[in-house]
Amino acid sequence: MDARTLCLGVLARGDASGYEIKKSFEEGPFAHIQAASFGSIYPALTRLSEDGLLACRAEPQDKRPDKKVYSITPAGRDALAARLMKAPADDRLSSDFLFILFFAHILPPPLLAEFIDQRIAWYEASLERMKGCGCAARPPGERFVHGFGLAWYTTAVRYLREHRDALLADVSAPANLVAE
Amino acid sequence: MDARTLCLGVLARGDASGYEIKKSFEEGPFAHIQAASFGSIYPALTRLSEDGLLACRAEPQDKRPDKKVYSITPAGRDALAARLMKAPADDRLSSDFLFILFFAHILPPPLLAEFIDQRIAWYEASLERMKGCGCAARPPGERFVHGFGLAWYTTAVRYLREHRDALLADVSAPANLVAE
DNA sequence: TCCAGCATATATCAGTCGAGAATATGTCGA
DNA sequence: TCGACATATTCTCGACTGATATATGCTGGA
Repeated sequence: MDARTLCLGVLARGDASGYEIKKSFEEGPFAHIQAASFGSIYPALTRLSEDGLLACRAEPQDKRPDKKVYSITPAGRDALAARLMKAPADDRLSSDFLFILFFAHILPPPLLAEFIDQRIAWYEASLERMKGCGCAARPPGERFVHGFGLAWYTTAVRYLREHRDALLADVSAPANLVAE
Repeated sequence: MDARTLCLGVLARGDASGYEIKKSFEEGPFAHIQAASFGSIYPALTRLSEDGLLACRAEPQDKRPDKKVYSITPAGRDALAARLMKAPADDRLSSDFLFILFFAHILPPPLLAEFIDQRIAWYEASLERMKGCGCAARPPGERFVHGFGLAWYTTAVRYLREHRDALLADVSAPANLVAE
């Protein structure tokens, strides 16, 4: 999904600055499904404003640079709706962690254990953060996506916990027998 | 994960051409965890060969351009192992589908139903493809990653099936009540 | 039978993206 | 007081994606 559509989507939920949009991809409701960096958000906001899809107002702040707050315009809502009706691309998990585990047999077992334990902790922390998001009072689509994320993280934690010890035992076994 | 490491990883499992490497990210054992396009694979192979991490031989073929088959060198294996020992970045799901569903209330319900049904079919097809991969005789790391993929796809299908009707009912409900 | 479309196979390129650093400034705890 | 962290925005540079170009063989449907 391109950065412009992503920004329109965030702003459809309420006004925000570039900084706040970035946060909504790091900790907010989109954290588990999409990502965007400053390098794509700021140019996108500039471009969307030029195209009349966003309005921008500068909010003066005490002893800080002005906060540029963006709002979606009616034309912006139309553009978002049009873009959302296009068939979505395939879902894709990008996991350096699993790529590394693929080659578990060439890694030192203690490092392997460390990587797995860190990842379990990371998935559990993500789960806790999501559980406290208070999205029960949000539209049905948001609740659906939130539930999907919960299901995904829960499955990941359970799988890692249940298979951790067996993997460590297998890679340490003499000769790493390939056929069983 | 950068394209060079990805190529080294694929070639650590056996010799392959650029085309075959691409396929292993589309249908092969890495399909559910990483992606790479021709535009990143070919430059990566050239660069890795220059650095002595790969060897390349041209296999003549009947009435086709020569097939350039790459093999990993001992230096390549060392470089791969070194790269795999670095702490992995966070796992990230990239899903245009879920981003669209987030805004379910502004989409026409029939389109919404179509998107969900297509995604269920896609996850089920991926699941079938993965089940027939014959990875039982592969190293423990590969089996672990394969099992993770299976668990993920299974959870996704179950979640979509179980919540599909409720979402469609909610978005069609009068006034899309926000508080319940 | 013929032809479109797909699979094999390699490669390039324009445009886009993203990680990280640079730049400011205020706050909060040690 | 001093460093670490949070807010807020911008820019650069290397990397990546998607599209396109170039060849050729095979296969299935009209």
